[in-house]
Amino acid sequence: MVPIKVKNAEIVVVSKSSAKSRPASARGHRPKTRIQREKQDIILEAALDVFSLHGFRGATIDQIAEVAGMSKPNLLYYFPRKEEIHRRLISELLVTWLEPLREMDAKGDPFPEICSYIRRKLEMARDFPRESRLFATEMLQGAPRISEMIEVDLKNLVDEKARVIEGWMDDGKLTRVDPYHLIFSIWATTQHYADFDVQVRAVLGPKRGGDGRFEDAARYLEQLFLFGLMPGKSIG
Amino acid sequence: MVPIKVKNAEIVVVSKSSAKSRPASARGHRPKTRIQREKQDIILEAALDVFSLHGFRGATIDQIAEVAGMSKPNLLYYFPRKEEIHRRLISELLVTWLEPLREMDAKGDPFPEICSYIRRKLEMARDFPRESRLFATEMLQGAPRISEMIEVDLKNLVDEKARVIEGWMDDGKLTRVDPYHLIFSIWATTQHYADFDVQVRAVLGPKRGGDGRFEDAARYLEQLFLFGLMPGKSIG
DNA sequence: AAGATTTTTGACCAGTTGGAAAAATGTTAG
DNA sequence: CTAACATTTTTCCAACTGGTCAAAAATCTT
Repeated sequence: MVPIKVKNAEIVVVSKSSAKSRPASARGHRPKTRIQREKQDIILEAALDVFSLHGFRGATIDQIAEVAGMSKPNLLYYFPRKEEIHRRLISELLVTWLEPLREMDAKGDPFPEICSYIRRKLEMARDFPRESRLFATEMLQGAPRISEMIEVDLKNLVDEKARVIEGWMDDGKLTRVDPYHLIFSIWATTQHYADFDVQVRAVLGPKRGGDGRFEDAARYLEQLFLFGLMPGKSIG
Repeated sequence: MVPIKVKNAEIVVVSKSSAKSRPASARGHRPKTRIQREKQDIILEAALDVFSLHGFRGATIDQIAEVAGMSKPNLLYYFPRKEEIHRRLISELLVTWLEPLREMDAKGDPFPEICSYIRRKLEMARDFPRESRLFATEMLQGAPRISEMIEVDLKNLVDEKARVIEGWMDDGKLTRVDPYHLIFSIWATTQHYADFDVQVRAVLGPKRGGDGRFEDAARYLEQLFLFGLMPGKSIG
């Protein structure tokens, strides 16, 4: 334990080593090694569990670390701060979450396109409920961490697809309705089965609340939107 | 500081005074005086702000107290614990929240009944968005504090109204669809405008995202459900 | 095997959290 | 006025929070 020299040496070493030893992600780059990517995936998985259940504020690093099976400092070695984990989760989510809408094709016919959009969204609600809930909690809290993304990326995509829908209506293939609210209603009805899952299961009861509920929902929603949007109806 | 006797005396006094000085609500009864009811209402108002924004875990007593304009211990004088505030909010909420559904009348015709149900739900989404979000956060978190209520009260009400809807369908007044999923879709589409308000406004943009969005939504939803559920259609 | 690097851990910290105790301050009935 | 009660504030605490740090352990390189 030499007095000054050691101190200086330590400081130099520390600053050097801490900059080098922290994984690339912590410095804003993509992870390089296989193990780093694996660990980060484990953390993101655990974080998805916790964030989707408690929201950003209600989730704690300790909880995430426990679910991920590692110590808190170890977790913080891969993600320097809580917000970083959340940001990664959200931004990756938005891409895949909007994929079904992105696939809606102007060249197709409206009803097959809309029906398969509904189906895909319902499948996502069934297979990735945590992602849906994460998105929902973020929205409920006013989307403070993704306001830019929804005001730009999301809006542009919806604007584009609204024009596609309007094109179908111009061709007389679809009842003329507000395309934005049409998209909203598809989002709402499909995501409902992920976000309000507890309620849905409780109301349907043990017999009907099983795995079949998604098929029932798909049948109902397709019928609703099919009849509801079919052109050339008059109120009888 | 007498050893044992004082201890006993203290315990007696404490238990007596704390039981008497704490307002009735804290002991599970209704508040008696006007001032108590007023203060509790102020607290509940503030708590609604905070809980609906951050969920149960993310909300802090300090925040609620600050919004309510009083000190934390003072707040805790009226509600002995955080959970108590939340419980009160939720249970009061559920009653008013289900009122529109309760009003759906078997003796009426289906389309006026369903349309006015949609309108009422939309009005609630517009006028009481915090309540809607509080309900949503609770659901998203698995409804741990109201599981009993939704499994009994809510389920019974929905079962009853599902039978009403089935009655309409038996009379040929309504396309035959799953009544439960019909109710879900009305819940989802209407509450969407409260819970995902940020998203809705961002996507609609400044021009269309103003106050008119609820009227647009009402028009669209009425049309969707009207055409979607009108009997005697065939796929053309 | 030695050295360099990456990963993991335990101790720690300052600020926040839900909540308890008690003292101080009203308020009101006799 | 004053005793009994209702309300509010001050003080305090133990547990938890996000996050740091140095050292230990594991891994990789040569």
